[in-house]
Amino acid sequence: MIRLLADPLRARIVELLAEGAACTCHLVEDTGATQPNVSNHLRALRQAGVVVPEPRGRYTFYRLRPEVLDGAARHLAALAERARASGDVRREC
Amino acid sequence: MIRLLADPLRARIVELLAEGAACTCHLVEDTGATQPNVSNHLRALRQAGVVVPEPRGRYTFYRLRPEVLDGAARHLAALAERARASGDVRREC
DNA sequence: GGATCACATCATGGTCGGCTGATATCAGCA
DNA sequence: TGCTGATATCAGCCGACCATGATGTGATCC
Repeated sequence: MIRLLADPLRARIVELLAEGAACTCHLVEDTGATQPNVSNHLRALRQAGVVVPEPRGRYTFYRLRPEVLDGAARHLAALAERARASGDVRREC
Repeated sequence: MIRLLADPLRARIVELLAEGAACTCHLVEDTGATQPNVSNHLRALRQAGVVVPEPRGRYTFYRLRPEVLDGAARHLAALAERARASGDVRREC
């Protein structure tokens, strides 16, 4: 999941989808990237379960799955929590 | 920040540091990676402000900065929140 | 049914980034 | 001061991944 957000274009797509479902043409227009490029990234996000496609006629709308984002967010928060808890621990050599 | 966690070895290093400060030799031993490799990743994390070095004699201990992790976690949580809020929005073509 | 549009897929090329080996630096110790 | 060990830095290689162009597929409209 985090690896997917590492790519700038993919991160941009996720941000756009956070404002609501959108079809590929929207994302192509908003990002300025080429259509196959966007489509490839959407495939990666789809295979990872980050987005779900909703075919509507000849348009395909994509919707973000908040649970996945929440999972990643909780993971990072847990890491921060553990780091705080072990604030003054220092392993010996 | 998220881009840094995209690398498996760097993610492992961050996880290890979440359990407490450790010197480079610890990280080298625990990850099984070579010393220059670990050192390079530590530099990247240091330049991004994710970790802070604490020189102790000839050892250099590294400590995680939880605020940075929390910032990333909050960013993802906010994204998930926005996605939930705009649950049934669908942009028109 | 043919044309067109939205989208997906594939193959290719170019580039960025991680890994390695060698070397430099610095602290502690005999 | 000379040596050893811990760490940092650098140059180069190589693999993975993103972007592009061409093409395929399915749906809509005439």
